[in-house]
Amino acid sequence: MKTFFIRRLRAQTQLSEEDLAAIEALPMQVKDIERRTPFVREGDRPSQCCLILEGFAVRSKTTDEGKRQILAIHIPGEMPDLHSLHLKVMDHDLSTLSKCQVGFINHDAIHRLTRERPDVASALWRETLVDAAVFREWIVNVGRRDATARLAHVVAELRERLKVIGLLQDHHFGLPMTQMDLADTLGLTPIHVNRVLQQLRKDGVLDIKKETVSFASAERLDHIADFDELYLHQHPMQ
Amino acid sequence: MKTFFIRRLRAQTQLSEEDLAAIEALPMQVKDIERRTPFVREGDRPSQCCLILEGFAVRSKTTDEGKRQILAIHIPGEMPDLHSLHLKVMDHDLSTLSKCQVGFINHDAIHRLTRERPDVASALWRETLVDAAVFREWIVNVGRRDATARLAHVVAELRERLKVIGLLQDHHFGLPMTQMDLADTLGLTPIHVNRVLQQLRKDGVLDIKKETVSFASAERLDHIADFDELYLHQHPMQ
DNA sequence: CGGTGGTTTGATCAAAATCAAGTGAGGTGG
DNA sequence: CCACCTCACTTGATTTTGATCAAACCACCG
Repeated sequence: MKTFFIRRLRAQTQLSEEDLAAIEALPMQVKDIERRTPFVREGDRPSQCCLILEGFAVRSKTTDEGKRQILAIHIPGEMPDLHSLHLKVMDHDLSTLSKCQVGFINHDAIHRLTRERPDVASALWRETLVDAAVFREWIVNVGRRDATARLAHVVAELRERLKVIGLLQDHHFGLPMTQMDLADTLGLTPIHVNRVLQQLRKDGVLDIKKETVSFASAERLDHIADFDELYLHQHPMQ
Repeated sequence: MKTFFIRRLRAQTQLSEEDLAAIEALPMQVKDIERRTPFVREGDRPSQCCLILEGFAVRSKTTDEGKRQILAIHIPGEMPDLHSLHLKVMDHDLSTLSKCQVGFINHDAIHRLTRERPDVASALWRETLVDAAVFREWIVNVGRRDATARLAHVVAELRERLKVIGLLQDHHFGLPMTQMDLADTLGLTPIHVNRVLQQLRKDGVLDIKKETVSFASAERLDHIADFDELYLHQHPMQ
């Protein structure tokens, strides 16, 4: 059930088998959620955290003028609102991209577990810190990179993150985002995303069609993107 | 010594007096650092966390092409690299804006304290989560707001954060940033910041000169900035 | 077969970047 | 005490990137 999550924890922490078992044992309520459905909203005060078991989700905010900004793209095995454990009010929305299977775990249960098992507490804390590291990189992305690099950068990031959970095929991966969604994550208009995408396609760098992203060379992509995976903190043992 | 930090914790958590005392008792090495001096760098593996006792600091990243992006502005009472407790390698730089007094606390000491006092652990975890919430808002800021709103937004944010630690005068506060620094936090060029600033000045919204920011009306500022303090999570009891 | 959601194209416009050159205040040294 | 240096800010002219507006196009689906 929590396979992807455990897979990520195994790769990125040194949790003992007992700790992992205790996490496995956390009571969880599983729900299927339709594609493109908001399921936690700004202003909410959740009493549970969710774990994405299957599918993709995004966190987003919308400005006064109705402009949406996607803040994070979440893949299976991630807990997009883990922060709600300690921040009572949601300051943004959480919605599915594709049809998702989502597990809900009560705050109480997690709090109990973290009090009993400090290593689990550290591992979860760490999860939220990696989240923050990704936010930081995204600030750089929208603040200081041009449209082409921006697009290449999110693709490179997703590639590395999907690799850890085994959802990366050789030179492509599935991504249920429209050009409109991409625009909202990159701080661009969909029209411009379309044009940049065409250029990247023409240059043989990357292609996005039918919800799959493919790229010829990871190195080439990284170079265009100014991508350095350090900020993902996926290889903590080094 | 840790006055500002304790002041923020008192305002934002329900830590017991013993917990607060235990934090006060943490051994800390105090250093004075000159203005505009980097003191933690990308790639470093810190063995201590720092606490800003006096002065202002920023976190930043620099792209391949040498463009700098400021990720956060830190004020007295904040711990800019608290995340290094669980993320071993720094993924960005930390440097002073003004002359600073900085306290350094060993990771070991903090780890010991958090194991003994789960409420302290939660409070520190929470600190890093608020940090992340600010990053999220900054993504929106650079991604979806025009130059004027962007500038107004950071000013509004700093106003609210400085209020908590008592460094906000009625309608102005000190901020040791140049227009170049502002440009690097807003994802703009200094020239453009200058022009936007002139307009805001002319409109009587806000003025920045000689390292002090003044504004006529907080409401007016917030409106221009599309600012809603919710994301700062400064009033957790509501 | 028409509707719908997503993508593409073209034309025009605006925001912000770039290039280049001042100004002006504060600090230093002759 | 004044010349000069430096750093920050300012101004103007021009260009670029990406936004906006408007209209096809296209594939999938009921």
